[in-house]
Amino acid sequence: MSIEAVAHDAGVSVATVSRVFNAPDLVSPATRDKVQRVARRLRYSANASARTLRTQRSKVIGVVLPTLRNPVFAECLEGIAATAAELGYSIIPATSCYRIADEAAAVASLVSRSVDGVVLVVANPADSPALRRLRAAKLPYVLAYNRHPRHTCISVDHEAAVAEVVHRLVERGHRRLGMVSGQLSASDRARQRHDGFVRGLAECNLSPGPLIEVPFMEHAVRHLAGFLQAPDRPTALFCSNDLLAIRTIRAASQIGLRVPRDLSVVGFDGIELGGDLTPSLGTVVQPSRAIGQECVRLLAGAIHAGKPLTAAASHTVSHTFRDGESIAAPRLARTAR
Amino acid sequence: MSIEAVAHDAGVSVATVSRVFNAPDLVSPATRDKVQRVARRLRYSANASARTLRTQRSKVIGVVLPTLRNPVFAECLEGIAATAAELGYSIIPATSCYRIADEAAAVASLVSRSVDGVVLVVANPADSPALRRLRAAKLPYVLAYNRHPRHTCISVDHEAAVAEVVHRLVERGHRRLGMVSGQLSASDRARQRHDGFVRGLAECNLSPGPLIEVPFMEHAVRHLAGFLQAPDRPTALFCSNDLLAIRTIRAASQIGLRVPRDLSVVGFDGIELGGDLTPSLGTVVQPSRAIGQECVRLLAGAIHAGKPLTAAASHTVSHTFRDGESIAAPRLARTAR
DNA sequence: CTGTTAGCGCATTCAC
DNA sequence: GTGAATGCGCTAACAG
Repeated sequence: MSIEAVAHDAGVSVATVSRVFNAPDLVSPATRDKVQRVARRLRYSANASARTLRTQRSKVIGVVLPTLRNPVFAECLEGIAATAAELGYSIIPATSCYRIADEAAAVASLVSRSVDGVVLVVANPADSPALRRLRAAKLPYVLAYNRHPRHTCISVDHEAAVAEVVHRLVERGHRRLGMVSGQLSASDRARQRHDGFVRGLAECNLSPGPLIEVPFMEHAVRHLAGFLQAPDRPTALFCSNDLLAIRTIRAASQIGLRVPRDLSVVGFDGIELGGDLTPSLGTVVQPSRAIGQECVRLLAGAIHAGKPLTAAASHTVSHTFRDGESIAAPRLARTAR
Repeated sequence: MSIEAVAHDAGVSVATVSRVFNAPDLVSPATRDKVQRVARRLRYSANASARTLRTQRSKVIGVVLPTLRNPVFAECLEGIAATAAELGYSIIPATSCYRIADEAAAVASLVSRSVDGVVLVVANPADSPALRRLRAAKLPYVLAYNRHPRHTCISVDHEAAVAEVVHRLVERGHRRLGMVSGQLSASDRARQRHDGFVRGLAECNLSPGPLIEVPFMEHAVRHLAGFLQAPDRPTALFCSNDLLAIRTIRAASQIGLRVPRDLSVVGFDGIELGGDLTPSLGTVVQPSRAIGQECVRLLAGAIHAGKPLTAAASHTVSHTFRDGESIAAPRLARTAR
């Protein structure tokens, strides 16, 4: 159903019909009513492609995420989708599986779809083909979770958050802490969180705890089990994300360690599910939906203003700590003061 | 970068450039090469809106899901996205939060975006404004998870799957089973699963077990706790989905019941996380990614053929049962044979 | 306040 | 094998 059919039936020109939808004030109430009535009767709905072609604005926001299997990104996408819808935008998401090449391919596809802007999570903002393409296409974009001085980023302060967690654990009496992470090299977030871990321990005058890198999430349980058998194993583990924490709890349980009695486990992300688990998962909560929301708001603002987004627009959103039953004081306080 | 710039630089007409990308065989190898070279140099990428407007084909598939907070839908969306990408389609997802009106609104937005087809999950396929709009727009669509004789649906046989679960539990020695569900009225799936529960019990010559409806997932724990205090409480609970099962385990634990020692819990969906929990979650696995994949394949076929999709294209995909540590034999077999 | 018209970028028909 | 011309549906000048 095109604008022309409506114009014909309403006995007006196409321009008038267009105005009724884009600048109703410029049309007399009488004609406006008439056109609206006809439009409704004909079930007219504007053709977005034609509008996009004409205005060079698609009202679509592209989204590039590593995966939806990690609920933290699903939650973020929900925030993005909801806010976008509120502001009259549709979204086109694509997943990269943490692969640089896929990030770039996704951006290319989005550019050709004339998206007005992009929200993305990249593996490495410092050197990203995806971001270069975006720059080349002069498209505004906002990074979620990533942090980098030369790009517009919305994220928590990963390092500070983890350092804080370390302090909490130490206050609870823990002296031997370990960290579980995916490959550090795979993500700037992982590195920043590890930095926080190291810093936190240093601030507490504790020697640097071991880092257990689990490159393939699927084998996390096996990897960890070996590590946790050691006689001087940590009494608490900080895990770089909640999914890893959940697998860590399982690994511990499989070798007979009970959480939190024998081992405390803390995650990072604050996925909703964490609070429903038994034991509930202690974790650093990133406000994922709010992050998604803020990314879209920022982007929509830039699109509206027609101005490029700079790194100055970046900001840190505050994390919170959600205590959980997976955290307790160590049973044998051999290092008691 | 438009086709015209490429044509100019390559010293050919726009028609030739267009052919190079859409019907390369019609162009001589020499010109084809030349055009491709120029196009690459200029970083030309076709304007999807213009193409859509001209061809009346967008190569976009719309997706309407209740929510992404439930990992089952996130997994399905991953399957949809991956398969769509493989076949050269982008997707535009929208969430309905189980609200009929939002389903319809989402469809309207998708229609105006000229999607070529839609994959959706609706609350009630028997009477759905969203589906009516799709029909009116003559757009092919496929329902995921839903089952209805008059629509194209890809799903497991919910009823049979649950009946099967009941048999398994009974074989393990359980005699008092209960079912936990969201509002039955809110979803055809919930009803079909309940039907399976009732049928399974009947087939085992057991009296119908109680149905615990938990209208608001957030209050599941509180609701359930009360119920589980009863002296003749069930020894096993079938939960209509995995999220509910996880909350049920928590509720049980909060009133001192241990799973599976004091209570067995079974879920439905087979979300990936279930296998990582402690205890791991016994559940009926729906192949969510495959469901998404199949929906897209079917849709792409219909789009390509230009033929509408009929209910005859529906099919049942097979579920599997994933045993888990949340299931055990009842401790006190008071109803032993 | 309303109508006429050009053109967004592309695919496609019809000439050549 | 290639080019010129048309129109997909819409918005934005511009004219009235």
